[in-house]
Amino acid sequence: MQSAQEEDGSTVVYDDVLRIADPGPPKQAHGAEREAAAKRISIGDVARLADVAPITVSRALRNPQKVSPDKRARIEQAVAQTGYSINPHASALKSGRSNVVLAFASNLMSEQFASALKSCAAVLEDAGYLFLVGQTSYSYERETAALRSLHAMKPAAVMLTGVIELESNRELLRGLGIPIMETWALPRDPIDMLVGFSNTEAGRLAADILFRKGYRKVAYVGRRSGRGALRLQGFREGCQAKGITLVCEELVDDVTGVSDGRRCLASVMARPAKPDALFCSNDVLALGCMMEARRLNVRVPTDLGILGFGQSDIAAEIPPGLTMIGIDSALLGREAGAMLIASLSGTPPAQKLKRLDLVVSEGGSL
Amino acid sequence: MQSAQEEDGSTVVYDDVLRIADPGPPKQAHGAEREAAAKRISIGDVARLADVAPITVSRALRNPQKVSPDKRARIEQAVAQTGYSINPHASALKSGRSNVVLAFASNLMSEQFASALKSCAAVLEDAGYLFLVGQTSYSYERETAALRSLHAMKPAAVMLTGVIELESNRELLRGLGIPIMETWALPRDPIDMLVGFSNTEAGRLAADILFRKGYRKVAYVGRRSGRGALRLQGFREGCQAKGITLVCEELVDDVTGVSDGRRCLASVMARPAKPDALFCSNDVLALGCMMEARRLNVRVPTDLGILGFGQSDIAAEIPPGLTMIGIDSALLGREAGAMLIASLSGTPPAQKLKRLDLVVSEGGSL
DNA sequence: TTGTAAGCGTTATCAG
DNA sequence: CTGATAACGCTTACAA
Repeated sequence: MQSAQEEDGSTVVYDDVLRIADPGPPKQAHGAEREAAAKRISIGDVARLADVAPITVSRALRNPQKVSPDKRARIEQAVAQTGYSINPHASALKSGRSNVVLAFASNLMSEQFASALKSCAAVLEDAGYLFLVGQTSYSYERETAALRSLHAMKPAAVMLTGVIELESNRELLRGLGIPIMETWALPRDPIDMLVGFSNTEAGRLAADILFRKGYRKVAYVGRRSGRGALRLQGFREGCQAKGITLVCEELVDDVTGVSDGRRCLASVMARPAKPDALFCSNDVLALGCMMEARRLNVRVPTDLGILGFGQSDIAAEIPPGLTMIGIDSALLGREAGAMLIASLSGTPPAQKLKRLDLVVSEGGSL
Repeated sequence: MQSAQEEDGSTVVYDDVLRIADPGPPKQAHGAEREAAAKRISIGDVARLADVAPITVSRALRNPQKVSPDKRARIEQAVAQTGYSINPHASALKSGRSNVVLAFASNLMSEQFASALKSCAAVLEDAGYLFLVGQTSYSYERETAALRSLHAMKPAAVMLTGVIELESNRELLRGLGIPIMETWALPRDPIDMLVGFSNTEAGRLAADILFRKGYRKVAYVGRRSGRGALRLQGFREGCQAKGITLVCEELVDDVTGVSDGRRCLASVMARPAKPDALFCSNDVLALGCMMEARRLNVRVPTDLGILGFGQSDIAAEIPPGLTMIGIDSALLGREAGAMLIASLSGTPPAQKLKRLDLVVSEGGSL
């Protein structure tokens, strides 16, 4: 850490950042200095150094057992010496393949999506793929733009956080001729592969749980569109089936934070017909509802039961602990990764569709 | 929504997913059908259709004003008709450039990182770049692997969530000859550009705030390494400067959830010398501490003041509301994006270093 | 097992 | 403003 008195009298403070002077990759050849750094090393350079043909280097790198041990050793040494790495553009241009798996998420700020992407990345990276994530921001426009660039990029495979709704984009993805993974829902006709669960089922299950706990006048809080709409649909069906009254549906366009949930509960409780329980199809909203309930002196679960959807460990730990329906998002990511790898290896998975079970985590909010 | 009775008696339930049958991009030519879908359209095909040379198509796409209006119109029509999009691999191979900006985050599950990446992405995508995110998972090994693939990929620029510590990786990035953005700290010698803040300063400020509030026996809770270590260092300095006793340092290797924070507080309170206040250098840990305090019947702030670091809106809203030191991570992302764009446009920004102010958000926890 | 030749689709260069 | 030509670095196809 260091402070420096500037000429103008202001004090600029710098962090001392940890620096690790490791040996690193062997230096480029000898006195080449800056020259060498500027010039890219190509497969030809490595080949020359190892005294073999470029194609042999290519083979040694991609299929070591197809090259004799001595040449392989020479090549490996030359690679290490030069710090050579394959040019993926040239490689992709010629072969029409790449080792990049592209993922698209509607929203990186969702804990659940991030968790699924993380575990999926781990699986694919272990198999030698580069896993990169783009955002679509819950916008069809952005989604289309993202998928178009993808179309040109020819990744090895595509992982989607969600399912594609625009028919034109589905067509676009289908046309790529590469493995496509959709997730988080259960459409009858996925583009290619799917690891998902039924959102309507989740809604029905919610009604079921509330009924069994004795609630008869319930409210719904959630997103208006997408999976929120599916959960609501299932919830309506479930309420009807059980003879529960759905006293109100509080819908939002977008969830930006717990304050959205606060607003929802405030609005619900301001109505004449108050519910005895709430199903929040989103854990951030549920958290906001729990906080607002406390502020309004609405006791949970005595005055109002709250059931959430998701896996938020925070919601689970905040007294009285949110009861949630959800899925194991890390499992979703792992399963999706495994299916993608199978598909990429040329041995398509036996099942192109994997349905995840809903899990209920009991808290004290019901 | 649909249920189907399977032969084995199990019931499979499918979501009906919203499907939008939009017009989409104009269909490929005429009867070409599947053939056309399989064969990629290249710049030559478009050129033939527009009756110009391929290079003219290239120009029309990259620099429309350099092509006469009539030819440009013909080309645009041909592009629309064929649904042509440039092959980025061929383009990158030839030109050594690409429109991909690669970001690397140590952890996608951090709300703050996600927020910064989101706003940075928005800025760069508006400028026509494709913003993709990879993960390094707080591991030097993964970081090195990620950066190596990056080296080969020749992105237009690199955005890093954090600063690079390994000297060999710094060297690697420097050698790329493209704009590099580091963030979240304030090293004296960034690789290229930097939008950050002083973590040691944050630690000193924490000591300052606790002192002013009257606390004299404090504890530290945070990550052992990286920025956590810097904040601790500053905190130690600040405590010494103010004459505050730092009764204990509770360090963790990794933060996976609020339960880590619970454990920390439990451990702190089990010691003989109890603190009257806590500085948590991470908001998830702070949240865990607040929850555990309640469980232990430690009143906040009466028995124990808690000061956090971050921006968590949840922590701010949970009674009594966490007081936090932090930065505006969306601003960080925007500033980084703007500097990258300036640099990419060939007009390097006047300032290659932008220091963000620390902001204190007052809650009731002190 | 190894090598030769050719070309993937684009753009830099230079000429018209 | 437009075009011919060559080349980017790699891998497929084929030959030895």
